Amino acid sequence: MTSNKNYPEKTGGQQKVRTLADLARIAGVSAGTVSRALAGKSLVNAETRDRIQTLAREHGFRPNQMASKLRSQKTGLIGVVVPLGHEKQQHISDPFFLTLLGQIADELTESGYDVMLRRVIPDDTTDWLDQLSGSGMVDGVIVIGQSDQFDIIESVAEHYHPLTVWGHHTPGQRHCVVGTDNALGGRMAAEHLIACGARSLAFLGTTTGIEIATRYQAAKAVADAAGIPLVHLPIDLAVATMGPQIEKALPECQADGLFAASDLIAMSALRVLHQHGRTVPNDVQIVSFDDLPLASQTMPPLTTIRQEISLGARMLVEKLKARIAGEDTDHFVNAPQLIVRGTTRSAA
Amino acid sequence: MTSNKNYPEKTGGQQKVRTLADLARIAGVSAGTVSRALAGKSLVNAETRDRIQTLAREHGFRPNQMASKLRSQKTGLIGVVVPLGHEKQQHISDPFFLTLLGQIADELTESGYDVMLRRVIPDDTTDWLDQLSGSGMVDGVIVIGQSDQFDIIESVAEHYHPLTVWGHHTPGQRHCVVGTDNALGGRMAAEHLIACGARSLAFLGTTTGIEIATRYQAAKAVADAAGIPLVHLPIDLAVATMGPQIEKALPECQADGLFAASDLIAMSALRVLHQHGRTVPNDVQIVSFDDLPLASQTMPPLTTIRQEISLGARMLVEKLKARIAGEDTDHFVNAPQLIVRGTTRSAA
DNA sequence: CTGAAAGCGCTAACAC
DNA sequence: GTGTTAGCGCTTTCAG
Repeated sequence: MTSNKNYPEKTGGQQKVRTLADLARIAGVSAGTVSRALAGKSLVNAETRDRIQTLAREHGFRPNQMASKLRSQKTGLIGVVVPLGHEKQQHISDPFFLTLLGQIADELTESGYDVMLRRVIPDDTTDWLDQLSGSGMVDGVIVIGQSDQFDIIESVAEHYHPLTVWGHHTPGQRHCVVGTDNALGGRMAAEHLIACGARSLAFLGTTTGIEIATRYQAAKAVADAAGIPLVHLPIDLAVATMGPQIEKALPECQADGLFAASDLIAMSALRVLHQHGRTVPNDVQIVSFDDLPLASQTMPPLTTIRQEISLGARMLVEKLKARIAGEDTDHFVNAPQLIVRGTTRSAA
Repeated sequence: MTSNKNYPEKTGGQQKVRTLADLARIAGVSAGTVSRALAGKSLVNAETRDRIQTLAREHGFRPNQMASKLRSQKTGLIGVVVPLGHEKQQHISDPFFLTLLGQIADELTESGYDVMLRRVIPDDTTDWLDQLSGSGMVDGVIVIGQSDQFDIIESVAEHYHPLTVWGHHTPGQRHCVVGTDNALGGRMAAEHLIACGARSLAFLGTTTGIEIATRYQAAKAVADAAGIPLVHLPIDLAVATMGPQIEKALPECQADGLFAASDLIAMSALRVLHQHGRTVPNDVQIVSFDDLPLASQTMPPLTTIRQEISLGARMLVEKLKARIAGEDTDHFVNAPQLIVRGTTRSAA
């Protein structure tokens, strides 16, 4: 791109051109014209435009975006924030969120936005969301996961409009949420397990997050109605720590139907069961949640409740753009889908 | 945070406070003083400072970061860019990169930086890196993966200093790279397989990326030296597409020692082998690469070459900060570690 | 300790 | 078409 000797400098050896004004000077025009020329706006002579663009390229000049954005009052940036309220290990590690984040980034890029990513540990602060939305740095905000910050999000949404949130929908809430119908998913999981002959259930996963709590409660209701016991095993959601917990909890558990809060938990359970000589799906059946790409690659492949991650990302971005444009948007609660693979026997 | 009736507005019902000047007016001081007060600088009367801070809180006022950053010439932002040069499906999906990204975000947050995340498809453009580094939006840039953009990164590094890159180290290169010693890793994998009794090897993974190519070549050299055949099965790295490819390629392959380019490939191979009635590690042994958290949760758990992701993230950030401070930094090539688990038999 | 003034680098009326 | 003029909202000398 640049050879060693041939730096993008005026042959005469002037100092680097850093501003519009610099370029304007050596082009013999005004700063305004350079601005217009570089922006490719029509209101400029084609010839001068080309000349200026060439000059800019030669000198490796690029307009300062900070100044541009300040002046034009459009940042072209979307804040994406992951609140780590109830996470035991406070890091962005959940593969589901990470995948969602990747897709959101893709969607935003497609729409010409840049992503300002922020991790936040809300423990000590109550204004993490205001801080971002009110910073003047972003045109809008996407929150990945409500964590235990529902009320704060709610209160910010009251006066800050360009905001969408991945998470759980509570009737009557104000903030625009997109997510999965976790109650339906929980119901489907329990029903499928029971239909496949399970007679004693266990739910694997901590229920501190509202989404997972909802899955559990729905499953519990189904089990109760069917007169089937369901025990709750509060397994940590982080891959790093779930292993030992499952090794401890599972052997003592007599359930023949497992509902895992995530594919990863199911995967780990698969391993522990095998080590204890219990076969899946013959001795124990499992239904999990998410349907991450790896769900189909386990042994046996996971029967799981699929959340449409890419659809979620698309909706999050689509609705955010609408809100930035001043429109109002409705929630989007997607019905999950039961994907039957190898960890359950066929239903009668 | 805010009750319904008690909006952060002057009781009298003045319009919203948007600027320093606004706040200054109602505080009866000058904008400069407000700026100093809010910044917590010492050169301001404690009493007025408190008064102004209280006022700011009451009115929900926050200084515009765009303006602040422009004026102070420090953005507090680090650009993190993922070039998707040779990826088949051009999305940020690789769990290794995603995990690395998460850790980098954590590290940067810890250091008080915000992350500007950018995905880039370099196919059509040659100035993607200049565009970011020269935008005036970031204080520094981290590139996650060189993809096939080695030369471009190299040329930018020549004149842009605050830049660190995750990837492969080529002797004599200019850009500051941190990564794993892939040659060593490849060697360790092949040697371990052979030491455990494998007599015919296969490498699973496409070698378009330089990191994986290096792993392959190192393994190949070891195999050649030992007089053991090694075939190359160019399996796609994306979870979504690798499954079918492995199902197709593996049954035709007679190797009793598999070197998988990633844990995910190994996991998928595990499944396919099982479906064909071949047991691991008795019939076939596997060594993979990465040691993602899930590597210990498969059945059997993976013997794998561990890359220290969090160390990598830390170095990437640490060196970047040094470079922002004007220092020069050396490369950091970390020796990977062989983690022996259940997919290989014990070495004689 | 505080106010006034001068920009950071760019864009967008408004003239010519 | 292009130059001129005013700022975007903030920080930071420089006086006092």
